[in-house]
Amino acid sequence: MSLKVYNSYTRTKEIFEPLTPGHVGMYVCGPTVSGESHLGHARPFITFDIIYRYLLHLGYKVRYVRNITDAGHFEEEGRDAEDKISKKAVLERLEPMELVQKYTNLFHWAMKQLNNHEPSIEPTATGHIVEQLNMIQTIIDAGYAYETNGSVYFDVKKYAASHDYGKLSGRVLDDLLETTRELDGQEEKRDRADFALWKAAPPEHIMRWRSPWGEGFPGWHIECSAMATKYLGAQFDIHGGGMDLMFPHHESEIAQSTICNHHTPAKYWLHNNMITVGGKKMGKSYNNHIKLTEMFSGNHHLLTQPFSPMTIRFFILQTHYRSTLDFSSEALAGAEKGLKRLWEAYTLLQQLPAEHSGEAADPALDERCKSLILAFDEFMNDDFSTAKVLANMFELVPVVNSLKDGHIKRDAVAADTIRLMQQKFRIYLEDIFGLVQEQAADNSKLAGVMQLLIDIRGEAKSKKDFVTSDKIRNQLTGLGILLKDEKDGSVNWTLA
RNA sequence: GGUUCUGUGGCCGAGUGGUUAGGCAGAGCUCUGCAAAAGCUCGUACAGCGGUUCGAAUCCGCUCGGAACCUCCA
Repeated sequence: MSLKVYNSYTRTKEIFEPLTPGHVGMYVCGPTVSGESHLGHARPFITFDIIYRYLLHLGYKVRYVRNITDAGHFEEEGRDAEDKISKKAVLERLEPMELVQKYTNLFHWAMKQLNNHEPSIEPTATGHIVEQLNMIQTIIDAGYAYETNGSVYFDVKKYAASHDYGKLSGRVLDDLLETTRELDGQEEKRDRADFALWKAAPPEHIMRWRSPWGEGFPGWHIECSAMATKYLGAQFDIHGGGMDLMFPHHESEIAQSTICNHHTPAKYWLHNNMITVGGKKMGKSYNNHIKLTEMFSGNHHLLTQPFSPMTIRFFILQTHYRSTLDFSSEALAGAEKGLKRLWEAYTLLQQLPAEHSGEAADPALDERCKSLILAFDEFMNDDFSTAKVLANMFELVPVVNSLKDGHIKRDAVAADTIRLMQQKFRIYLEDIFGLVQEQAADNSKLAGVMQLLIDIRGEAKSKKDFVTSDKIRNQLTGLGILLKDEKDGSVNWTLA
């Protein structure tokens, strides 16, 4: 059973075979740190975190590179060349690098909240200006770029004569050349489809570097090509990012890297789909985005309550990464409850004794459990179908709960099967899906206080003093602590 | 306009041509001092119209709706 991934480049599912056996190089387009991350940004980083974790689980040695775009991009073709970062820096009266630092820190904080692993290397665009300049020079020397007024453009038409420009995104070059839109700065280009490798900086532009063509700043696409080449080589295994980056960003990356390195850069291109709101893509420019800090605090008009990082992570895992995922407060609330139920069953499962004699008293049930569990790997190997793994887990929840409370006899399922479930649930929920117990700040003092209250309530109940016992339970409920009277007479509590 | 994708029960969402997706919400029952939780049972959905097929949510065509990209965008 081997891993299959959907390769956007060939539009088919392919068996994953790394270029170097045992090793995987993966590049994922990271954030532009000119503002705060929103829910939409969480999707690719969680998606590729799961992919990273799964590759590690399969035993690969993975180098995961995710860049920080801190140089700011000019607005493509057309409008005034403007650097988003420097523009905002003026508004906020901050140094560009101060702004970049602020949002980089916030991004890292959010990633940690969401329990994403850190990438192996997190290179910044500003830290790789030299590499970008070298790459641009190589492209010029190869005859695929030209300089005009201090800016350098990639010659798409020339490239397309011998290469398949548009293959990744399904673009037809003739259509691109025929775009009728009126665009500023177009006159510097030989063709409309050409894209900038280097832009001359206007005087007011704060971020600027010296180059053989004058002072300026790098084009939109070159940083990823330069940094991917530097850290992963001329050819690497996986390039990931949001679907909205396929064109022109990834298409241009392919063209640049191909000219420099004589290879298409990545063997497999993986793209996650968008998060939508009422069917429309969530995005900064659509005015429908919810920042991650707002998600966590609940402080947004589209939210009826706060949602924890794990709820968001779980919500994203419940759908396939190549499908759109429609956001609503209601859908998130559903995910929150589902996660709670799953996690409680998982906790109970880990406490189930698996010591009885071995043979399953209910072979049909035992078999069902095993096949549900064994399908986990099959689903993940089929282009990372996290939603299906979760569905199977939910099918096992009633079994676990029933084993716990005696609806199903303990020996109905073989001890080996219990151990298999315990092991697989742990590996999948914690190692691969990266879910963690929230509010783990279960400190021992609170536990002691709770035990005291539970004892007092137990005494009241034994005297049929239900006024007192209900007062304790109701007031705790008001504080967000739920008491549960178990079948065996014990009392458990959970934080709501 | 071009390219691509998509339309599943109250909501979110899996779906490889024939067998239960799953979650949330809702209803009933069991358990319980009462709750909560849990367990059991239930809705019987696939935009519309044709076609292929013994059989289609799943393949094909058309119609209608939605989206993404074509501009910064995860």
